Amino acid sequence: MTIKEVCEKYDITADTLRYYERVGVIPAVTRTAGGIRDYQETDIAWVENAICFRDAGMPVEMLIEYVKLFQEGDSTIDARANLLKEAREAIVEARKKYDIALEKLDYKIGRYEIAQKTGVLTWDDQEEE
Amino acid sequence: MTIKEVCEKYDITADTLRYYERVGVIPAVTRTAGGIRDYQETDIAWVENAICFRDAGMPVEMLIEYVKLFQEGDSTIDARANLLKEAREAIVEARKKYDIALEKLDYKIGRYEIAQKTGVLTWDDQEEE
DNA sequence: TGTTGACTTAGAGTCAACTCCAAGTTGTAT
DNA sequence: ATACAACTTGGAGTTGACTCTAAGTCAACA
Repeated sequence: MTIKEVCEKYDITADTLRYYERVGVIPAVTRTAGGIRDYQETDIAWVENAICFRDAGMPVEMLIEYVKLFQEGDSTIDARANLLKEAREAIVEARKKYDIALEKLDYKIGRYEIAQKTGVLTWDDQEEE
Repeated sequence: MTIKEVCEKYDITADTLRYYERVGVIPAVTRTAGGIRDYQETDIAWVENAICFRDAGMPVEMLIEYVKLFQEGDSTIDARANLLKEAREAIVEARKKYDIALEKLDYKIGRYEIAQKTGVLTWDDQEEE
């Protein structure tokens, strides 16, 4: 699979794919004899994981560390498991904050909808607006 | 409430609080006669909302727009409601990605835990590792 | 075989969101 | 009254994550 096909498949730029490889967010991608990237199943799986974890706010630095440990072999299994658990906790925490914001937003949106129907904005005493 | 107290209450730096005010993420804060910030209930409510929405990934730009509309008065109620609905959708979408990442992480962590018990890392055919 | 378009690299540039700095002011404790 | 910490401002600097540029190489087609 060419870099262009991978871009289209995951809606990501070629620059980002090359950047991920360059800094080590994914391991070195398979190349043709001419040196052009030719993504194999394995390469694509790494790309998919990278995008998935980045979308969940996992820092590039952490993904690099994971790939580094992975390449060091089985002796790093504990370290990798710990890293993933740490990442998991961060995501769970972030998700909680998303939920709190959603509650707040829903409350405010509800208020605005009442205002739009009645023409009057009413706020209770715990609101700034 | 002094800036320091607000910092401690919300675990945020004074620089960030001043930055939020400067760019308009929150409206101008109440000052003492000497010009020192003295956060009132209303100011604190704005700070709390700003932190909450930023924590959910809402861009600073969007918060600035909301404050701007708010200050323009009741004629912007529709615009504000639309802005909040847009923000809501973005957060819902981001949350979905967090859930997908969590599933993937749980699967991987599970594999590592088996590996730690048995000493053997086993991956199925859909895994890169 | 030439040309056109997609690919390559190293390195510089951009953007959002802070974060720090310098120089000056305020307010509290001796 | 005098330190001295904590505050103020405007503006510069940093960080993380891309994103772009220049100069060159590869590959498919006329």
